[in-house]
Amino acid sequence: RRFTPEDLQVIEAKMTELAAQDFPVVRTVMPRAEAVSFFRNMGEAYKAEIIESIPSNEALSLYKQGDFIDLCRGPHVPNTGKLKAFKLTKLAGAYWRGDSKNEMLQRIYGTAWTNEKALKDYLHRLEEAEKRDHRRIAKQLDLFHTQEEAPGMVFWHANGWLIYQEVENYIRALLREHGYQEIRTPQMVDRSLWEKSGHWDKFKELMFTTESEKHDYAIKPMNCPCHVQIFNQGLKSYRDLPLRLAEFGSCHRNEPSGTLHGLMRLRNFVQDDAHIFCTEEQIQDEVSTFIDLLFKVYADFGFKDILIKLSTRPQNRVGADEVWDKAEHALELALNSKNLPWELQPGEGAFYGPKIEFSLKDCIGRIWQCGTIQVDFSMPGRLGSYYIAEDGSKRVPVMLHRAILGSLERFIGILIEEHGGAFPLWLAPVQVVVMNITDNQAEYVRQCVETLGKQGIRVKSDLRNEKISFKIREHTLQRVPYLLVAGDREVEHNTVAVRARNGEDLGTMSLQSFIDRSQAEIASRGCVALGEAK
RNA sequence: GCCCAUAUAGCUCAGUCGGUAGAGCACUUCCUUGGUAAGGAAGAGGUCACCGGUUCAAAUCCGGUUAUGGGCUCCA
Repeated sequence: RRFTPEDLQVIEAKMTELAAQDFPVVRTVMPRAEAVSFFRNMGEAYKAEIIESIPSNEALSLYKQGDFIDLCRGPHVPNTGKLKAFKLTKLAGAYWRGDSKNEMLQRIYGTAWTNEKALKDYLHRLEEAEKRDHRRIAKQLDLFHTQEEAPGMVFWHANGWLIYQEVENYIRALLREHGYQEIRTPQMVDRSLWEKSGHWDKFKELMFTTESEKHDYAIKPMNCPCHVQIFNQGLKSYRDLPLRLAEFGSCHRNEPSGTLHGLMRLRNFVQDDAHIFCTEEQIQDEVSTFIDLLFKVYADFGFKDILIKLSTRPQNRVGADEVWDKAEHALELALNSKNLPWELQPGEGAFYGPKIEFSLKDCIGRIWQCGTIQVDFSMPGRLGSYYIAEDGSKRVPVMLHRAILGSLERFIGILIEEHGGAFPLWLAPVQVVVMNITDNQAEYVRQCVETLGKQGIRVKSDLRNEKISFKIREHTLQRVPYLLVAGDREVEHNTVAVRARNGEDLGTMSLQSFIDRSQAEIASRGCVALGEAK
């Protein structure tokens, strides 16, 4: 049957009643055949199906409470009275046995704690965590919006775009330092290229297409085939390898409507994508260097909790097994040599090769894949890439697909939640607001703003005829890292009074001292603004 | 795409039994020039997501669409 939210309340009331009665829950064992017919007679076809799928050497365990009997592996609370503090939280659909081809059942989610206070604390923590939701903060801080006319695509506002550009420029500079060449490729290419790469066959349903003068085009869902085209221009030598081509590549994927999720899952997103063309011998080094680079970046953004997963060959794949063996081994070796903890995901690799995924958590603990490095022994061959080896023979290069942030949008979404909108100084859209106490200091404030702006600091003035406490409240709520106040005293001594975002009074100082310490903080990419260190 | 829910002012939300729309904040104007998280007054602001149906009458009831939220599946 279908449950409604009203049913949840009824169920919860019944559970509360049972909990109060301290009803015993008893484990019983039943022979398989008997259990199957028992559940079938109850009309519980799914339960019967589960029993039939349990290996026959396993004991079949049931739990009984009054005249209610159910299949349960256990262990189980000995009596209903143990459930002192619980709450049913939500109702959601779930496919039978996790397969979308099957019927959808309803799943009731709940949470149980040892006492009321623990439950209340948990719900409170959840509420607090939800205040960090990037969609909520985006509204408060005027970062971006989405609207019905462009589902899964982002309208970046000035504040949000400043953060975006800081992130992009940071990565751009870093890649340059690490031997990458930045390139730019078309937004759409002829369908035939996607057919050659194998993507059309596997993903045509999820690609946006268009047509012009008898040509079918697909808007690029990824950058790799385009990068291969650049590699293919001109004859390459083994001396050119490893060749690292990077692009902030805007991709469109027609994701199913139900999968869209704020900045985390979009139809249009930008990857900090790069492809490394190299020899088999160079894989190990490249993967190893990449992992180091990724950890540096994540640390600079303030992330410590990074989940690593190694995904190996899926059922549907291209390439010989020996090649997969080699690639999987290379990735595993790179991780183990750094003593990083990782989890194996058998069968979860891409169709062209195994991969390592680096994931981060959002404000309520949901896990999102961000960085990745994938070995590809297939695409360069399919798209006709080769280089001249030392012995003069033609060889097909290995291609490594890699992204540090993954999608810039997703990464920024998690960044917003990680910092709760209180960005470190180098990322804050507005870094400093200078404000006057009375009209007397307006000109002085203008001069300060001009000086700060010339030093490359993102600064605004607040000359409104409002009380200083009102202005401070507003800009604090906007998470501006530093507020500078100028009253008659400051004008007289040619100083500013500096207040940090957390309310700490950093005292009065000359504007130049403030500029010096701010620039030092920006350069260090400190993740905790001055005055916020515990 | 599938399941459940939601959609009212720029934002956060009320809106009873179906009888033509309400608050706080923000905004505009005026007063206030006040030293570190909300000074006061007035004003303006809505095709109640969209399309259709029932009804004398729909924000409200019914159907559909779209988007969003929470899950499931998917994720090159």
